[in-house]
Amino acid sequence: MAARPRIKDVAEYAGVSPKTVSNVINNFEHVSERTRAAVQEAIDALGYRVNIAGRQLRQGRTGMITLAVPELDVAYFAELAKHVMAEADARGRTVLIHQTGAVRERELAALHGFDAQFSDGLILSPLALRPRDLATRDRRLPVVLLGERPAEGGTDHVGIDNVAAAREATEHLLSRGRRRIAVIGGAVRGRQGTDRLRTDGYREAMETAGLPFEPDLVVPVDAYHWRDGARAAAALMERDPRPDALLCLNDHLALGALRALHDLGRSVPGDLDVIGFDDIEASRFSVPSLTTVAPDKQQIARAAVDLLLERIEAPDAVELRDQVVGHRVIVRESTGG
Amino acid sequence: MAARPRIKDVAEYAGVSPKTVSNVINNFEHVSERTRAAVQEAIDALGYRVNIAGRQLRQGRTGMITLAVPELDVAYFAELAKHVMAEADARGRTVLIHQTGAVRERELAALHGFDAQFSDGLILSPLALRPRDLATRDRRLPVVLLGERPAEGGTDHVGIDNVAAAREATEHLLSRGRRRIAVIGGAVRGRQGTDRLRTDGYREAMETAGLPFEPDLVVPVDAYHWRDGARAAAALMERDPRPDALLCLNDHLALGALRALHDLGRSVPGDLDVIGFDDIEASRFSVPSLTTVAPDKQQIARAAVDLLLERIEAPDAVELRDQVVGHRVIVRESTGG
DNA sequence: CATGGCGATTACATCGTTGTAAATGGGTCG
DNA sequence: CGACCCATTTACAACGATGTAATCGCCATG
Repeated sequence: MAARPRIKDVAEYAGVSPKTVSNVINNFEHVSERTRAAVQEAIDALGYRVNIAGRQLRQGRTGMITLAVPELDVAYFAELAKHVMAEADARGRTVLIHQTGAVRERELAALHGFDAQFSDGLILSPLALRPRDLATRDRRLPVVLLGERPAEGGTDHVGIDNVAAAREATEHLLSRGRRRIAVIGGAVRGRQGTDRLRTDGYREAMETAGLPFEPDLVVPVDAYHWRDGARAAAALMERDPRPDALLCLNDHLALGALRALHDLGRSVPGDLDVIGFDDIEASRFSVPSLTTVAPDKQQIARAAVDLLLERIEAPDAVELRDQVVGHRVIVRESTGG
Repeated sequence: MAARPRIKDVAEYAGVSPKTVSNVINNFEHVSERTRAAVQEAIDALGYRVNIAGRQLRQGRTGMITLAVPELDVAYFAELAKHVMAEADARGRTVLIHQTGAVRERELAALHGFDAQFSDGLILSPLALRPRDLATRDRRLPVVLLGERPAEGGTDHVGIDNVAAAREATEHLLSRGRRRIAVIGGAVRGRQGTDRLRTDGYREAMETAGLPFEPDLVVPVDAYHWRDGARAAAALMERDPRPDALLCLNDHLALGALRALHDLGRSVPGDLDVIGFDDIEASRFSVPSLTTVAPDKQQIARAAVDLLLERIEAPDAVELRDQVVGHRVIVRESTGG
């Protein structure tokens, strides 16, 4: 089995110097047509591909970017990953996907470039990072944060307006006459994570409507999976009086809740409304289909890739950006749609 | 911001040669305790991390492996990815995930190491590869195939017994008195892909039961998503006589079918049974919950990682392995469970 | 015909790491 | 006391690519 050809082999085959081959590969302008053709022919004949390790060693670039998400089996992240790959692809970059498991150490590892050494930059969707972690991050790795807004500035960010999104979702429930609205996956206090921001938006809507904000109706969860939603919904149905609507902070929680309500003989949207966040594909096909707050995933992906590539091109551009992407409430059967 | 420290900086700080630092990093045995401690201290003080590009250039290894799957938003692959990461992690390897989009060119690119240059090996779940593609693959990249069994040998493989799995699923439906069983996502002819093998298993079960194999009941789909299942199920309900069971070749198809049947006012399992493949988390929470053939994902992941690492250690071990992993039918509400 | 200019090409060094082979130095044994 | 052994450490080169700066060769100009 022949060894993988090197640039030197191509050079010998084409009768030029290695550097000339490099010039052809990198589209250097001062290369004669004849030479370019000869080198290209050699490349094709030998099946040459650049060795990215060698290139990175020399010029520090790989053309790859890393996307680090908490869990791929949360459909939102899987769908987002697909969009990010598409956008990156359109710009000639390759995406490596990494899972942090929502573990702070692993998010840190990504941030410090340990898991992203081959990457020119990182798109990170953090869940467990602390504000200080960001302040001490290694500035040499261009980073764009998704979702969770960084408490400390210093890092580009892309996300939806979580407060407004939750407010609108709550207003939708209120407009349907719901009054006792529980929040599954919410957080009343603590750092300004997604859960806290969405709970704040819910609270705003409630208070604007002249309704009391009852912290008891905000139920935290361990994780954002079906089972957690099912468990929380079942527990809420034990309450007296019972909630007449569930604002679930992602679709998995909402879908789990739907199942639990079905088991308890509660009709959705007859007895109560359920609404989720993310608009994953499953939500269009559940019974009942799920009303949800849909972030514009494609725009998130595009903005993230764009910001990152710009940051890679000009790492020292001081101007920091916080790009707010659109969202909308998609009304389906679970709220009578 | 100081530049990233190199091995040379650590060496100077510790007062030893670069090679000694390398020896410490790589746990070379003939290093005195004193020296080791001094070097370790320097590493900690400077925050040194090895540069993988440099290492790969020199020794050709990175400690990373690539997992390439068709689509991450197919939950089975997302769940599998999670298991593979866990197994690799336990063995001190890092996993890079890659999406091929089920496009042959991209599966080929992975196979030829273009997308996996930084990896010591590749776990590939192919969908679109042709037999010949495997025969001509670059032997220098260790590869383990998942799912689709390679028609041409020459590549290690891990998967379930698809024929047996489909047979058992069909037998389960037959045992419940179902007779007109349709296959959504199946293939009557063509290469021995997963769809074809499962259809063969279905056929075996039907014929063993003395029932006719009707090719018309095998419905191909464009992709294995909810919408395709919904569309196929709706079309099948137009048939006369109507099928009394749907064998869907993955859970997404089955869940989409459930929704379509609900829309048509058909009761599952009252009017007909539905069964899927993969046992994704959604299937435990759908209404009705979904009977499904559950492959042992963890064992698949473990076997794949083990085989790959062995192949990386000893690329020339001739013995090829085809590891068959267990599966079982999990009976839930959609077949009366 | 000498000179200058410029496009095309090349020699060389270097990115960070580690394999090879050689050097160092302390201790043992005859 | 000298020779040798072996654990430890080191010098050097090389992995593959490309930036820098120098060189080459051709043509226009005076």
